Amino acid sequence: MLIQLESHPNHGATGRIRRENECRIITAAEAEFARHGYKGASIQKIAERAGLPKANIHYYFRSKLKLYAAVLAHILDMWDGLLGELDPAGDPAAEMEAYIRAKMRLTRQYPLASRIFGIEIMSGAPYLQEYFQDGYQDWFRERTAVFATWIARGEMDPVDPAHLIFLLWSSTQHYADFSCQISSALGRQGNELEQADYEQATETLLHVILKGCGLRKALD
Amino acid sequence: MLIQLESHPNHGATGRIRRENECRIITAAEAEFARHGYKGASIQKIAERAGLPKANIHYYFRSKLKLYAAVLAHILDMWDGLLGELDPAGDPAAEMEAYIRAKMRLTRQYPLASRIFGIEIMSGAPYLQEYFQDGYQDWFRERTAVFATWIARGEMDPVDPAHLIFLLWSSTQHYADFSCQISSALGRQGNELEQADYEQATETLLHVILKGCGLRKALD
DNA sequence: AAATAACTTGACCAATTGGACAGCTTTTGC
DNA sequence: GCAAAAGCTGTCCAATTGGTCAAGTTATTT
Repeated sequence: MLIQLESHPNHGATGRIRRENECRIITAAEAEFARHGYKGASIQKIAERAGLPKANIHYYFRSKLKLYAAVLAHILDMWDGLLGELDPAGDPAAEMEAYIRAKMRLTRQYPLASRIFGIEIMSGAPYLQEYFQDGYQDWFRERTAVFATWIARGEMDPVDPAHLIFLLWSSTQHYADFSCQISSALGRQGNELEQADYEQATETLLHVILKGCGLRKALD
Repeated sequence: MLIQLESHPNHGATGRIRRENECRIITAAEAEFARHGYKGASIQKIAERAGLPKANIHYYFRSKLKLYAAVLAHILDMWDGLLGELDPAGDPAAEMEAYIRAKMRLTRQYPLASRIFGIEIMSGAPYLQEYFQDGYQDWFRERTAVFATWIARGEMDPVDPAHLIFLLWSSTQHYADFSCQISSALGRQGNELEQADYEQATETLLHVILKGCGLRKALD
C-alpha cells in the first residue's frame, strides 16, 4: 500500500527514447487519473491515450502503482519549483499578493495536476501517507511562523496563521478543482474559464483576503 | 451517460423493508464512492459494507449508475434542506455569518457527502451535467443579485459577487474535502479534526471574509 | 559487423468487474 | 389461511482489470 515518491528515480541516466516515452505516458496518465482517480483509471485507456500498446506502459512503469507514484512525484516536483515561499522579512501584503498570484497562475496552467492531488486527498490520501507524515507538520509550522512573525510585529491582524494558510490554499485551488461548476455558474462556453475570469478572481481574492487581514485600509 | 436525478423516486409508496435497506445501501455506497469515485467503487465492496449479498444491491438499485444517481440525489436533497438562502432584505454581515456557520456545520456533519460531490465535480461532473445546465446559471445569478443589492445600497464593499460566493464555497468546503491534509498539518490524531478546530476555522473565516467585504471595522 | 543492451508487443492469465436470472422465502393484503 | 406481491440470493456470464512473458525488433556499444 505504501508508495515511494522519489523525485527523480533514475531517469536521465538512461536514453532519450525512455525519457520521451515516459513523458508521453505520464501526460496520458495524468488525464486518466484526473478523470477517474487511481482505482478508476485503467492502464488500457492510458495506453490508448498515449498511442502505445498496453504492455509498453508496463515496460516503463512496472505497475499501476508505480506509474501513479511517478505522476504524483511529477506534480509535487513541479509545485515545489514553481511556487515560491513566503519571506518573513518581506512586506506581508506584498508577499501574500505574490503568493496568491503565483497560485492562481499555477491553477490556471496545470489544472489536471491540481485535480489529481485533490482527488487523492479527498480519497483520504491513501498513497500520500508518507508525504503527510513526519516532516509535513514541521514544514507547515514553519509556514505559520511567518505569519506569526508579521502578527507579532503588528503588521497584520492577529488572524490564526494555520487557517489563513488553508484559506489561501482553498480559495485559489478551487478555480482548478471546481472549474467545471464555476464555468457553469458563470455560463462560460465549453466549461472553459477565460483569462478575464482568472484575473477577476485574483483581484477579488486579493481584495477580500488582504483587507480581511488588515492589510488594506481603503478600497482598491 | 446521462443521469436522472429524481428527488424522491418512488420511495414511501413501497414498504418499510425497502426503505430500510435502501438507506443501508446508500450509506455504504457513500463511503465507497467517497473513497474511490464512481468508476473506482465496486458493488461487491458496497454490498460487503452493507452486510448484504451483491445481488441484493441490484434488486433495489437496478444498476451502478442508478445507485450513484440515488446517492447524488440524496446529497443534493440534504443540502437544499439544511442550507438556508441569503435574504437580500437582511443585514449582509448577519446573513453571511449565518451562511458560513451553517456551511461549516454541514461540512463537519457530512464530510462524505461533500467529498463525493467534490470528486464528481473534479472529474468533470460527467454525471451531473443535467444539474449544471439550464436552471443552474439562473439560480446562481439570483444568488449574486443578493450581494449586488447590498453593494448598491452601500452596505458592503463592491466585491465581485460571483467570486465572493466561490470564496464562501471553497473556504468552507475545504474543511471537509481536504480534512486529511489539514489534520496532518495540524498534527491531529487519526486524521480527525476536533471540534475546536472547526470553531477556530469558523472564527478565522468570519473575520477575514467579513472584514474583507468591509463589514467589520475593528478587530473582533 | 558482431554483440549486447534497450525497446516493442501480441498472446495469455487469474481475478474482478457490472449485471442477469431463476428459484427460493418472507411479508402483505384480503 | 391462501394467494399475490415483495424480498432474497446462489449461480452464472461476458467484459475488463492489472500483470506476465517470450519472442521479436531496433539502438548502442565495441
